[in-house]
Amino acid sequence: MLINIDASNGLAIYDQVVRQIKYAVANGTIREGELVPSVRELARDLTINPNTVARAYQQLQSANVLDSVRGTGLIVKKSATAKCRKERVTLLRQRIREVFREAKQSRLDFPELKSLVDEELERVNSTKPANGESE
Amino acid sequence: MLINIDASNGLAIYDQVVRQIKYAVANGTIREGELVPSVRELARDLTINPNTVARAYQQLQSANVLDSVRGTGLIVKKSATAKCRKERVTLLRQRIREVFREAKQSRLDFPELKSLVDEELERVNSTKPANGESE
Amino acid sequence: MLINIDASNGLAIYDQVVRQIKYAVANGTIREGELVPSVRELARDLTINPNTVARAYQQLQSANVLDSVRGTGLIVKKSATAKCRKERVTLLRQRIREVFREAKQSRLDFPELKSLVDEELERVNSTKPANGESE
Amino acid sequence: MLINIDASNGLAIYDQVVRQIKYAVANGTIREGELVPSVRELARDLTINPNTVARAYQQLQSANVLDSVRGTGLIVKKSATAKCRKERVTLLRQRIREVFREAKQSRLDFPELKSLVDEELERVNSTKPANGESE
DNA sequence: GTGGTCTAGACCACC
DNA sequence: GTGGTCTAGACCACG
Repeated sequence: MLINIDASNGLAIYDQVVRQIKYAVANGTIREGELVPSVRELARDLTINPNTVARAYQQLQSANVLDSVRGTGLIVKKSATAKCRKERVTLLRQRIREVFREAKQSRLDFPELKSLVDEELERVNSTKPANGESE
Repeated sequence: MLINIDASNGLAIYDQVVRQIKYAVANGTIREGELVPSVRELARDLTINPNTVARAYQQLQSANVLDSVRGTGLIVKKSATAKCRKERVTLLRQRIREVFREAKQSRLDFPELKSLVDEELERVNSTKPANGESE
Repeated sequence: MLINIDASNGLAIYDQVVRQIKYAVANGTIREGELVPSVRELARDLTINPNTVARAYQQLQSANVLDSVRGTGLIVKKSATAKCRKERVTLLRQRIREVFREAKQSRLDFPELKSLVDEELERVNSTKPANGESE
Repeated sequence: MLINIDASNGLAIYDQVVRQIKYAVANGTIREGELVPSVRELARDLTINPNTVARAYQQLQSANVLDSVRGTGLIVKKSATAKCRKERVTLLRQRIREVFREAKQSRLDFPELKSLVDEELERVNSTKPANGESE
């Protein structure tokens, strides 16, 4: 499955769907012109309400990622891949910058921040390969 | 005052106040035994609702950072500095971990993530105002 | 063929087909007794779903514009030209009235509306290709 | 009341709300910085479901017309008035152009179109409410 | 089958 | 009180 919902992380479900679809488009898991799963199908798979999926899909339409084809479904728009790829980097950069700003404001000294970051970077790197898609 | 509220970043205002007070205690900007600004004063300075400040202060009291002194106001508890200093690292680590989790989920490859992080780390280091030993 | 489908303007495709067939009958592009293109052919030409064409043709039959001839196809009924010509004005008047109602509701002042209309009227007049006698 | 809902005109209710709020902002009926009616209040007044109003308001937020102030309500953003005013003209122009394109395609001859338009323009002008445009 | 809209009712965080 | 989210269930138009 392309999407994992974490109901308890504070992020709205529809927003998790939006982001993960964008990520899937960014890294080519879903290609331009392809149909995304239907509202009802995705809702069933994630065991969430169809309205929630519909809401996510609507946001993706107004973000120019998806396009609705009447009676057929929703397809990934041309040029969405590049768009999502850029956006992914921008988004992450923003969030990283935000956290670093907060660290700076807390006056954590730079070496300590750096070691903290490196530690966590190492951590995420080591767990990364494990989480392939073997299912 | 050392608090910056960003009303538009999705984080609860009271939570931003809580975190930033903790940081201020951690780095000695507010010392143990000192009075924090009154609810009304802080609310006026930040142009936020006094109830929001009150709520933040309540949380800080139940977190053993502040103590109410009858007829006087709220002071920073003894031992709060050490406590907050420890917590500061924990809080920042959490936020860093969150961001990295998101990066991993987006399948950005590790080298790209690393360069992104290093870039921003460099950036925050160079713009740091009063740097060096923060304590 | 004289039909242009705009899949992205919110109007139902079958309805665009219906209206444009009526217009074609009204201005004599298709004459009484003539065969209209087959469902499959029109669907192929417009690259839309055959069901959609079929639906449009059904509506045109119940509107007494088309008549089915067994084993042959659909032909324009006798008296359909006059009928469609009348209806053409009615249909256009309706749409014009709708737009003006919207303008009024938006409280655009009348002079501004008038100049907008005149401007666009000028525009359509100058770009009109084969004008004059519509038959 | 600033908004009239016509349940039977084919347009989605939330969309009617969106447009009419934009119009109200465009002509200064609601000023920048002012609160719009609360979701529940407007829903009660229009006797529609609060979710429908909420949906309209969300669209207005992503269109940079409204801004949410936590626990307070939704206010009209700075610069929204100019934005809405421009958009109003653009929108109407588009719709007028569309109708004229359709008239042209139907091969209605220009004089007939012009008289149709003038007739309806006269009509809308004479029924224009209170403040008219006798100026 | 598809998406789009609407209602109803519920819970949450925040002011 | 405010907006924000989610569920559930319904109806529509379209292919």
